[in-house]
This record gives sequence, structure tokens and C-alpha cells, in this order.
Amino acid sequence: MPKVSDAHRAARREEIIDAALRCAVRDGYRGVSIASVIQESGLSAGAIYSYFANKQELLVAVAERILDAREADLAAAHDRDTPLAPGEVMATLIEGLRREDIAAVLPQIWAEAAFDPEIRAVAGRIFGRVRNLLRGELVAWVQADPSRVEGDAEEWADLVIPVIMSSVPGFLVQRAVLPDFDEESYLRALQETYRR
Amino acid sequence: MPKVSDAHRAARREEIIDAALRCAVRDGYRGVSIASVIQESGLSAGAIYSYFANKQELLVAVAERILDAREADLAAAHDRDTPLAPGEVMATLIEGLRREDIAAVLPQIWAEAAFDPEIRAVAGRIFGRVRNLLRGELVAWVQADPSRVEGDAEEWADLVIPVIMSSVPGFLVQRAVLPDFDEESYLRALQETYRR
DNA sequence: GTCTATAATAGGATAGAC
DNA sequence: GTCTATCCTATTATAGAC
Repeated sequence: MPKVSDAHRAARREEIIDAALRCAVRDGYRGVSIASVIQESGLSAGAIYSYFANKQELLVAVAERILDAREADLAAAHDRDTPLAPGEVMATLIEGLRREDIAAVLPQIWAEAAFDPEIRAVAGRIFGRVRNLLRGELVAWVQADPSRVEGDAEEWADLVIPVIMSSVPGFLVQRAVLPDFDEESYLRALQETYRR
Repeated sequence: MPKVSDAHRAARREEIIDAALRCAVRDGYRGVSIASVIQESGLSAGAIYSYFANKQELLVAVAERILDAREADLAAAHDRDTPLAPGEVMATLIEGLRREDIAAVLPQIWAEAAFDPEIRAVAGRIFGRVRNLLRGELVAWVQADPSRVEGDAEEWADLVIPVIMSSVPGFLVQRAVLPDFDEESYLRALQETYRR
């Protein structure tokens, strides 16, 4: 197999995912239609179906793209010298979502996960990895100043992690639903809530 | 207008909403089709369209039904003698969702809100009311023992309410996405996090 | 590999009988 | 008010030319 051809195929595939992602941002995740992807990509139905067996496969790739970036954001913010505080980890994730303009799409993917095993598998995998990264930061953060928590750092982390993780869906849902939701105030309250 | 006829019409309308709700629980909120509502209700297309102008109107009514019940759950749990602690308020909401088996549907409604102004209006209205009920509990809870918080009760409540509210979407998303999500442990962690 | 054209179907909505 | 039958559009997916 010639390597250029493979690279070209991969690039074209990404191009299609890009286009589908733009459609999802505009019309919602489930609102993506093949017709809209054709329009947005400038390609044809035939071309798209030569890279993806069906629409579901394309949508899974879009979900993967969106979710993988969350893990990358967190990995990029990691500093081996000074661990991030809980509120900072969540703020990092939220910032990334806002930068990419997918803040409205991510809740749709999570919601879809409850009914679609394939989406659930992707979302669960990335969610788990993000959780592990958060755990690492939390433990290091407590160990940097053990007075922050009474008792064992890891035990504490395992208990509170699910509650802390809730702040991202919570932010996105309230942002979507409440016309007067104050994003900046939320981020400040996050720092406040989990500062010790 | 004869009152019996009106009552009958209202009852039939509820019947259709019930059927659509069962469809949503089974197939997801956006997965509800007129055909499935026909099957589930035992009625015909004509009957359904004589109560709802279109599918959108029916779906909005379903969302209203689901969301209204959240406010009712909270109002029912309210005790004028002993205010609920933050974690108890959230646990009340979560319990109600599990009881009605709509824990997977609610995130879809929120996610839809970002793209559909009508759904957003309904969700925002109820979300605001739930927030107000929570606020009342929180303020009373602090005033019952002012040492729980340093500073003004209302000021504190307004800052932390959005973070506390996050625990419900956070619970539902993690429950949907993580195969090993421990619901009971989450509820315990909630009590812990917001106990003072 | 990509395009155009089209097949196949699902799903929302309406018309007219009863 | 409700049912049956049907129309019509939107949408997924494929076939075959280039």
C-alpha cells in the first residue's frame, strides 16, 4: 500500500468528519442529515459512503472527535509541577468546549448514549479517561498540601470525583436552558466550592 | 359547553401524552414517531391530530409533563418545620426521576433545548421554579443553623445554587455513560459534599 | 475515487367516511 | 370524535457512468 494514498484517504475522512461536525453544531447531533453533510463538505453521497458504511458510523466518528478533544484539553493543561485544583480542572474542560463551539452538542451525545450502545461505548471510554486524569490531579493537589483534606487523599478523591465531574454537564445544561445563566459567576463559584 | 365533554377531552389528551411518554422512555425523546404513539395509545392518527396540531406540540406537552413533575416532587418533599439540606433536595429530585423511569429521557429534553426555542422555554421555566424552591430550602437551612455558612445566607445561596443544581444532570449523564456508575455512592457523596 | 441519478422507505400529515 | 386510507416530503442508501 502506498503511504501517500493512505494519508490522503485519512485526510479526506477527517474532512468529512469536520463537515459533519459543523452540521451538528448548526442543526444538532441528531439533526445531521447526509444531505447537509454533502452540502457542507462539497462532496457527494458516493464519496461519503466510500468512507463510512452508514450514517451511524459517521456520527460515532463525530462523537469520538468531540470526546477525544476533552481528554486532550486536560492532558495539555496538566502541569507536573503544580497540580490543578478541582475547580481549575473543570474550568479547563469548559473553556475547551466554548472555544470549539460544541457546548450545545456534547449534551446531545451524552443523552444519546442512554439509547445507543455504540455511542455509549465511546462516551464511556473517554469519560473514564477524563475521570482518571482528574483523579491524578486531585490526588497530587491534596498531596501538595495534605491539610486540604482530612483523611486519605485517594479515598477522598474517589468519593468526590463523581460530584465534581457533574459540574461540566451541569454547566452545559444550565447554559442551554436558562436565558440568564451567568457563566463567569458559575466558574467562580466552582473555584470557591472546591477550594480548601 | 358541557363540562363532561371538556373533562373527557382533557382525559383523552392526557392519555395520548401518556402513550407518547412511554414511547419516549422506550425509544428516546426524538425517537418518538406518530406511528409508535398510535400503536402505544391504541388510537388513530386522526384522533391524535385532533388533540395536537402536530408532533412538535405533542412533544412539548411530553416535556412539560416530565418537567412539571420535578417541581411537584420538590414541593411534596418540602417540610415547613425542618428545611432540607442541599444534598437532600437533589436526592429528592433524583429519586423522583428513578421512580418514574424517565432518568434517560430528561437529558434528551435538556439537550434538545439548546436547539429548539419552544423546548427551551418550557425547560427554562421549570428549571427556574425548581431553582427557586431549592433557594428557599437552602436559605431556611442556613438560617436554622447560621454557623453552617460564613456570611449572608442569601448571598451564599445565590453563589452555590448553580453548582448544586449541577448534581442532577451530572448524576443522569454519568448514569447513562458509565457502566460502573455507583448511584448510591453518588447520593452519599452529595450529602457529604454539601454538609456543614 | 468520485459523481449523478435514482431506488427504497420511513414518517408526518390530511381527506373523507362513519 | 374517531377511523381508514392515502398523499407527500425528507432522507438513507445504492447503482452505474466517468
